[in-house]
Amino acid sequence: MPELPEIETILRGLGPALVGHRIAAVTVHDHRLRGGVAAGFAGRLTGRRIEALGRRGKYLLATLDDGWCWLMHLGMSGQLLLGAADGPARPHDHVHVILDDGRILVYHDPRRFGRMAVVDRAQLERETGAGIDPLVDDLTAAALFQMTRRRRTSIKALLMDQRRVAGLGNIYVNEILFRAGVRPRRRAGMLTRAACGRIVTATHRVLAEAIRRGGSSIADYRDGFGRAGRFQQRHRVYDRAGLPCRRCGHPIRTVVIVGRSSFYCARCQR
DNA sequence: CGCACCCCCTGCCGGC
DNA sequence: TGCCGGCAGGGGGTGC
Repeated sequence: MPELPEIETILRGLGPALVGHRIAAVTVHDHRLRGGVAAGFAGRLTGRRIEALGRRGKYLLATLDDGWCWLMHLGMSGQLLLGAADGPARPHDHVHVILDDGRILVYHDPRRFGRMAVVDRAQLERETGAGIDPLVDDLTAAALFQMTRRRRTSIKALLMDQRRVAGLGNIYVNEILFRAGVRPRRRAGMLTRAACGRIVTATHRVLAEAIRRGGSSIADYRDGFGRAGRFQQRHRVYDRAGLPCRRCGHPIRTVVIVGRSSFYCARCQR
């Protein structure tokens, strides 16, 4: 579910609400998330103060007052919801974090593809540090051009590879390539410098607009307070197979690239 | 190196 | 109506 704009929306909402607060209690109702929730997880969080909340790619990171880092990934169906008080536990509410003022942060994740761990700096770097984050780092046309040289893979697969560009997923890569006028199957290594420039510009514009609209809610994405996003209303190609292109009217085509549905306009994208 | 094909898991939708 | 297959915003591993 959540890609960079959704995680950024959650970060901007929850950051001011969480930073400075101490964690009073933690309950893990189901440890079967990706990689498993470690036995000592609750103990490492309990009593700690949240010094900062940040993001890298699709990871959320809370810096703790003992120098360790609380790492969160929402997978496909994860939600992080801050509530006033502890209500009845719903199905798939796997982790409850009670704050010093009584508010509760619930991690809800039907598919359990998310991840939750307390890690040190080295492990944090190993898990999140590889790719260029278009908001945190400087993703330039020159950097993308260099990254794509001699790569035989498609530009879509390359942009979705978190070790190269961090934070983009299936929705946003489709939308970015439409706005850049580049077909998703194009070989990365064959792209011109100008095409790389258009992709970088489109990346920054799409992400900025998506964040401004609170992310994309296709089925179940919600921000930290349970609110849906509105960027799905601005999607040009994602999930629009057969529908007319919003720019030229040509039907949107769909094709599978490295196992993921891809959508493009054969007239607007070359 | 790149990709096809597995896995993880639940929910939803369309076809029969 | 109910069942079944396919698909869904994530990542990881293996083997060719």
